[in-house]
Amino acid sequence: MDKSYQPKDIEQRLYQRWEKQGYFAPQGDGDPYCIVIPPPNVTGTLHMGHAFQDTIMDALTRYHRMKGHRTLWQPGMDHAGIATQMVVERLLNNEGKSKRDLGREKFVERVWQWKEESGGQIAQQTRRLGASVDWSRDRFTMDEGLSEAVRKVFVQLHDEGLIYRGKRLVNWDPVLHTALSDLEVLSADEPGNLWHFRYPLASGDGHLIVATTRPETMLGDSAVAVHPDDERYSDLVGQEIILPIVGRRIPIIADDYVDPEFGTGCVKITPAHDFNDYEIGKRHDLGLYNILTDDAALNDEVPEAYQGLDRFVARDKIVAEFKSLDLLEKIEDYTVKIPRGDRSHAVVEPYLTDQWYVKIEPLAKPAIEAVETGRIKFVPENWSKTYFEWMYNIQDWCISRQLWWGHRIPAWYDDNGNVYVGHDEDEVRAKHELGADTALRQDDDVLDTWFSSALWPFSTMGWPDKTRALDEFYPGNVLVTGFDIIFFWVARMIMFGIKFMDDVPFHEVYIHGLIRDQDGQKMSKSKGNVLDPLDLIDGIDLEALVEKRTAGMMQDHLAPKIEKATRKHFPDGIDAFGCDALRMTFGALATTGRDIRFDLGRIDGYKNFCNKLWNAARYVLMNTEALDDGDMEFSAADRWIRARLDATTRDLHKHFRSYRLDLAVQTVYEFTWHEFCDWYLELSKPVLQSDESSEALQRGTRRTLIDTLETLLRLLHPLIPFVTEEIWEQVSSRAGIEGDTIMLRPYPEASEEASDDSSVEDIEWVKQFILGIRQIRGEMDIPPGKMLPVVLQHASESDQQRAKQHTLLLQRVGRVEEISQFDDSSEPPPAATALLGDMRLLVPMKGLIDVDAERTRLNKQVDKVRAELGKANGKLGNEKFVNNAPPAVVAQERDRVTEFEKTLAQLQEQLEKLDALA
RNA sequence: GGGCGAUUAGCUCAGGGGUAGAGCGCCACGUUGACAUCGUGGAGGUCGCAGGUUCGAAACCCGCAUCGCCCA
Repeated sequence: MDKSYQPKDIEQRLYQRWEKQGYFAPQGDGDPYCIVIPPPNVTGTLHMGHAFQDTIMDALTRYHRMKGHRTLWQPGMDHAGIATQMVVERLLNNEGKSKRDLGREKFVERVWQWKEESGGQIAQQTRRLGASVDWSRDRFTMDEGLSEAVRKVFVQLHDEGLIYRGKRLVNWDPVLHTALSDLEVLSADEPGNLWHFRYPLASGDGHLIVATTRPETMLGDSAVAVHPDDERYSDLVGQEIILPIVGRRIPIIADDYVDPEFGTGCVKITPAHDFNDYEIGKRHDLGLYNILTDDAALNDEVPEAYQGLDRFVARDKIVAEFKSLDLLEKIEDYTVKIPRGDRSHAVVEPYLTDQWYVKIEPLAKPAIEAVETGRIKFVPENWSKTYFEWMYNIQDWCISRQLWWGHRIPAWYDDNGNVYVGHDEDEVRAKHELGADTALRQDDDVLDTWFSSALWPFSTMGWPDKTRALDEFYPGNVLVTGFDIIFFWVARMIMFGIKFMDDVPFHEVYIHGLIRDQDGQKMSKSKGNVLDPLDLIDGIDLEALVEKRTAGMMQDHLAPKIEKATRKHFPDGIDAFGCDALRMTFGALATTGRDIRFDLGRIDGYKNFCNKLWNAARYVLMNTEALDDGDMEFSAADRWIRARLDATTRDLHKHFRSYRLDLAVQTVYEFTWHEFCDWYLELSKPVLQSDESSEALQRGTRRTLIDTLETLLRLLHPLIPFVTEEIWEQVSSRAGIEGDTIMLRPYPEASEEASDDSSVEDIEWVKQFILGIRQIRGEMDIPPGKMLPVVLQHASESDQQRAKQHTLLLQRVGRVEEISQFDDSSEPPPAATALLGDMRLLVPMKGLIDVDAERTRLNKQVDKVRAELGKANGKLGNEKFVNNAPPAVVAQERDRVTEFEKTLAQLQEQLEKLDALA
């Protein structure tokens, strides 16, 4: 083995072998275990969130595969209707063409072509993470099979009356020319104004003042509303207004919706351009005046001077005209919630169009119950509240999109505007007895991408056919996802899963946090703070990183700022940490929190961990070359490390079961570094390097070294697959294990047997002994290499026995030259002291130790013990504590007091001796 | 306005009714036959504030402050 760990030499080679050998496919006849990947967007590239999520899923997948489950991690991508169409349109624009120049059919061909060439970059990147997905089952939401599932679902829901078509207000994106669902619209505060307009009463007796943030919509007003209890206006209800500029007479109505405190308490009502007004319009049977075009310019319904103007140009003109008519009361600054499309960032307009909707309530009900009854559990549990909150207030889902890329809606129209829904035109004709003389034309719209994603857990497995995959792998075990798509995706999968499979799509939903930058900021291209997981794996120099972060930006003016921040945060670029270090870091970050700050210090530490493991393996391999089948004897240290390994194994299972990868990482890190490397490897050296140890004992140690390492590698493999595989290939044969890969070996199980308490206690005693000596050495500034004599005072029978039995360990690991017993009857030499239970470890000073330094050191310990003793005595002096606390707690406190007192007495006695010396 | 979360060492975070934890960083010493990507020792915290429950609260409850997210 190389002297140090070099991830880049091993990772890609191993992954290629795994994939080629088909190790990722489900195998064996264990219980099925299945995770479907949340399909990334076909236009996407791998970002930190994917890498984090994939690490979690891969760790779970590898863990269960090793446990012998028939394990499937189902991969794939979604077609990302809007995003993909935008990408391809941009390419066309660069060629000086528009999608209309091509026409629908050619355009869609072009998208497919793009998808074959550039889509799916993310799949290659996913491989770099070591993701053990079954690539042979890779799926795409636009595949024929998945499209068939979409059509079937649409037709069935329509036949059951759960999909309907209606002319309603939708969120209209005037740049992309499509409807959006509520979830695709992001509202944020932006500075704006509140304009106060005077609306003259038709009676000629003055006017009302209405306040609005959107003056241009007044052209579509059909009423002015006041609150029914608002006495200021009760006389006016039922009268009419003459709408300025337009000249339309519109009624003054009373409605509870109006907030009398807001503005003047009079609200203009524009049913065709505001969601609330729309509802009021329905209640009062008001006219709907649509004043916009698809581009959000004003249409022919408005006075000629305004026709064709963009809405914001019209706004200024309206305000100017009100002013010139002396109808402008005032203008206030006002913060307005502006809705924008999540893709185009254009201001979205409520707009009256024909769209398809899913009637959601009947589907939501069983989906709510599934979580209420525990058939689906959220982890952490608290997220179920977010789920319920949304599900109780859920609105019908607008599923039609005015795009060309996506699943075209299986609905056909005849010349009379009748609509027929069916799988295809032939079926529609047959079903409705439409002859060839009836012209039919298919709906131009496509379905929301999430409509097909909602079917993912079963459409990927061949539904609507009855397949073996469905039998085995539906429902899946767990869905791993971020909280940001609970609504988008999780809820919809649950609804459709229950509806079409008659069962939930998964039993647990593990919600992880979102990866943020070192300052807790969300990572985004425009902030220039994104990290590419592959750059963490392979490394990148500063100039390349700056170039990467500032290239191809929408807003060029941000580039200098981004460059500066990048140079500050990464003055030396980014080191190559390797995939395993990255994965270990993600594991450690997978806590129950919702925000996860990624900072480079962490990953560096885990790279060191991989190196530590690597070098521990080197040591083990160097020392197990001569393994033979002779008699074996296991030392206390051997039995101790086996007991510790067992406990670690038990903890790991617990942490995997509860999705606490952070605790799993912590547990296995602690064992590897601080028990196996720090102690066991060190304790093994005296045995292997001394002529005094028997052959049998040496064999026992070699066997324990190799067994423990081999088991440890398996424990670690789900988290850090590459380095464990690489090491295992050398370790396994020496451990006498057959098998081509660690990934198909069983995950270690904790033993049923009780642990070997006496050897554990022995080794704990040895550790305390050595730690005591080291403390003296460290605090007295004695060089680590200097051998020290140790005298034992007040050694009990068992102390003496242990000291004798483990002399070799104490001497070699503790760097102690001679251990002698001290006869209590005579005076001990001047010495520095460490305590081990009732026994004192004395390191004679003889020019080594400074009396003052030792006094300072002991006094420090005295202070600590006194403080603890004071606290403990305080408790015991409290009658209420003694009477009310559980007896065990009281007894424990008494024991502590005894211990502290003894320790204190010993320390003080030692101090007195030092005083006598001075 | 409604809902959810966070506040613990310099930094990033675990923990959880009875002894305050880790990694990184910091200080000191060190070329130990796996590892300087390392070893050894050390310093560092009245667990956001104020009440309550309790024999006992950093933890449970109520309120407040600050920060953040989601929904309207």
